[in-house]
Amino acid sequence: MTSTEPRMPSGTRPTRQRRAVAAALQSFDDFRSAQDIHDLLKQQGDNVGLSTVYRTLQALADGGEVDMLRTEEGEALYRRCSTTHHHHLVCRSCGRTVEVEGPTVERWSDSVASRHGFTEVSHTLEIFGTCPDCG
Amino acid sequence: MTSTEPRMPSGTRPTRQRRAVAAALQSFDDFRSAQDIHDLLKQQGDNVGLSTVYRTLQALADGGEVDMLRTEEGEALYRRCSTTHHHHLVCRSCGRTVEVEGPTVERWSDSVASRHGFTEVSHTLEIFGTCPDCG
DNA sequence: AATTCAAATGACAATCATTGTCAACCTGCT
DNA sequence: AGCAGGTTGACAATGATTGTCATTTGAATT
Repeated sequence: MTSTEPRMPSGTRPTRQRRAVAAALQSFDDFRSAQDIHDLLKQQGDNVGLSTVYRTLQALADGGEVDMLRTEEGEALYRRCSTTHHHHLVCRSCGRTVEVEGPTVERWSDSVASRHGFTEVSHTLEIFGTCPDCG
Repeated sequence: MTSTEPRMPSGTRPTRQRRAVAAALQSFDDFRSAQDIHDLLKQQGDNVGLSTVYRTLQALADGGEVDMLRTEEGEALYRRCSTTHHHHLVCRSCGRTVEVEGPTVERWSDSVASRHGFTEVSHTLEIFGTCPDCG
């Protein structure tokens, strides 16, 4: 299995650091902050500068290779993702995440936007709650 | 017409500063940051400490008296709101905002959450785009 | 293998929104 | 007027994120 790794946007160089970040993203299922990932790498002996971690995560997120969401406090969290558009049900307490799809929501959002003449539409939708284990 | 002003949570004191913030919120229709509102007050000669503006806005938001949303960059924006639960269609360029309701989305979100055993469910949903005037 | 050069890195400084601190200050009540 | 506790604001502190820039590295080319 070698095909599930996030790919960098074309035109970028595959460096040790980017490989490390990409690999780290494969090692957990919940959403983590850039700093969490930086710490994780350090523990493994993969020293990567914090700036580089931020840059790499942003590049991956921009390229749609990883999911990025913001907590209710505004902090950015990252997680590997499937390629289809989807949203998340996130446990406020332990970070456990369930990917959910909502075709209805997508359609609704697009129609609302176009009804008001808005273009280049994007939306954010995250559901927060307490998961069964933390309840 | 004097009944549309945001009210403070019960048990708080109506001070000059809180009145000023509440009044400022009535003077615009789009979403503004705490600092924007602080500047606005200063221009009017209503000097209110920045900390107080932050505290007041948070109190109002916690009490459901004003809407708070986060930009894609994670910054908190505030705006007076109607009392019913709703979401926003926000212009990325000028901040113009349209309140939209999505009963379907609410139901969908709740059902998805409970299907996975999550409790104390909340959700964030904002639609960003370019409005007709800015397009 | 050596050369070259732009992309990439990282240690560190700088931003910037937001929160904490705490003495001085009001508000409501007696 | 006087007391008690909520409230304020100037300022420091935090914490995530971004900028800087000299140094390093990748990969194409001699």
